[in-house]
Amino acid sequence: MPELPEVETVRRALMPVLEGRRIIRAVARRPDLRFPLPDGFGQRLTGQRVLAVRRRAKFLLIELEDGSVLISHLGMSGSYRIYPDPSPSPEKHEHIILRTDQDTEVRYNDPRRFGFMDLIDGAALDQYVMLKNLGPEPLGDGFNAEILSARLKGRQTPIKSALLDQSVVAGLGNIYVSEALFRAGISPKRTAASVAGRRASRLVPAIKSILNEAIDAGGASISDHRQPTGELGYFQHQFAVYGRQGQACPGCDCDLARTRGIAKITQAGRSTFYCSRAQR
DNA sequence: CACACAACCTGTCAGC
DNA sequence: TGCTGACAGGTTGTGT
Repeated sequence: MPELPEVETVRRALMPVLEGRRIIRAVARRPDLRFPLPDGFGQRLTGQRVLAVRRRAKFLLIELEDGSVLISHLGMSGSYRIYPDPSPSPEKHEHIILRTDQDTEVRYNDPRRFGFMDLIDGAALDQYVMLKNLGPEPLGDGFNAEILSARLKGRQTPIKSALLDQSVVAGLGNIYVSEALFRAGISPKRTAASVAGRRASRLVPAIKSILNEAIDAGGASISDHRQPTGELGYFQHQFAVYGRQGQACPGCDCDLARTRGIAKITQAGRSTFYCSRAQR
């Protein structure tokens, strides 16, 4: 689930629960996620007031009153749940529990443990290894056709792979790359270099609109993923190509008896979905 | 430098 | 019903 729209949905759900609140107890129920948790993780969080819940690309940044920042990445299977008091006993994969001074619990659940958390000095945030090479925020003013073109120029990798590269643009994942390329009418097989220029000016608004619509829908709930409030995200119902191999793409007059409809291919080890007729 | 691929770990689902 | 293998939203590290 967690690409930019899903992380943004999480941020918006956590904001009213955490901002301005004090963490009265923080517990790590295991010593590691993808990486070991920092020393004294629970103690360093306990007693601190949360100043803000921010997002950079797919990273949640929870700013604390002592100037440190809790960095949280959801990996493939991470999710947050909010429990009002009294909260039930923790489930198997609820690894991190934050209890606030309103007796609300915020729990991080991550079966695969590809996600991670870290606690660092806010002054060092820009140099943090996982953040320092990120490209522009796709929804920011700094992301436009000129910027994207410059980053695609000369690259022979397929545009699909280039858009997954977080140093090109930060926040897209496997689902929204396929969706954005479909909306822009661009083949995922095309080289990144060949998209620089005119095609990039079609791609940028496609990326922005897809992401905005997904955020408005509360993200996409793939399989068992939910918003922290427990609600399902609805954007999955609006996928044009992702997971729809063999079907006709929206607005396409393909005769499925004669064509194979939406194709599923593998690029750089990841699934790509596209329509060879609507995308060139 | 640019790119492809394996690895990290667990759950789910299709097929037998 | 149970087993096996393939596959899944991401990112890093290694090898070519």
